[in-house]
Amino acid sequence: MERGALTIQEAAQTTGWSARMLRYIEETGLVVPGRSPSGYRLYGPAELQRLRTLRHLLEEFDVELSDVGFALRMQRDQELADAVGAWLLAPAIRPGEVSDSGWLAYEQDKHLQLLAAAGRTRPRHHDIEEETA
Amino acid sequence: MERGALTIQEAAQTTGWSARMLRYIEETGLVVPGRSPSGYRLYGPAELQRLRTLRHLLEEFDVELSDVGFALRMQRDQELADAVGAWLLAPAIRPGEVSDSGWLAYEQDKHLQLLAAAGRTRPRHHDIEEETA
DNA sequence: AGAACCTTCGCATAACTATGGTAAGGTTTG
DNA sequence: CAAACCTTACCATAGTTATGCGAAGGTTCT
Repeated sequence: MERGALTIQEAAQTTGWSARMLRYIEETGLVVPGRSPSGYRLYGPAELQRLRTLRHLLEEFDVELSDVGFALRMQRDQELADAVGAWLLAPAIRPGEVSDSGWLAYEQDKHLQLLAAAGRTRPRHHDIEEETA
Repeated sequence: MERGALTIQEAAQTTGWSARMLRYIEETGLVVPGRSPSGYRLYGPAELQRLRTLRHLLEEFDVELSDVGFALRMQRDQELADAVGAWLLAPAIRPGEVSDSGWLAYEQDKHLQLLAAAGRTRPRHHDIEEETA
């Protein structure tokens, strides 16, 4: 079998996920490895790095796979991203209105940057790490 | 009690949500109404509109409250947004895999603002309509 | 005062998420 | 060939999400 890519168990070891989870993660569409002609999943350097980063992401910011899955959906569905973005945008802009009981003062997040629709964000040439590859 | 803002039950009726859900939605931080001096929740035009839009959003794109909640988190936590954005960015590219400094690389993608706000439709003066207010 | 609201707290639950197993059956390779 | 992998499929479960309902106790309005 091709050397340069790890099988699921090997990948599991070096990434810290269980083989079971790697299959689950594939199901969610977050990291889909290639397959050998006989159907074995083959994790290359890119996938491995991605899996580690994913792990890091979930741990560092108490985020869940489903959350990242949603972000992925937004990245792929511009319309969805627009809709969500618009919804999020609204609250900030709300001049004088009701509820002025003082206390409910919104923190002025003047910096509601938005995140990402990297979809076509063309020019980012960002390389990946390698593995026992 | 102040007129111009609806109490939870009235708000529930005009938005289609149940009072229970309005409390839940408040818990998630998605729509937090003001309060009367005695503690009653007061939903103003903005909140009402927001609740309807939210409903529309969930229905139109099979999205869940927790998903929007996550988007909200990203909007408020730039660091989180950057991390997720960076992670999402990686997969698309397939240069030729050079490799080196690995993960510290994307750290530079600090400028990947993104996610679609309904942005460009600039003057999308989305006015809020009135209620029995 | 009393009806009709509102509040928080807690119980209950169906559906889903995140994981772990196990079984039946191919694939690789020593 | 047989051990050691891999695959899909299905069972199981702790935890979370999304909802509803009811209790105990303030608030409003008529």
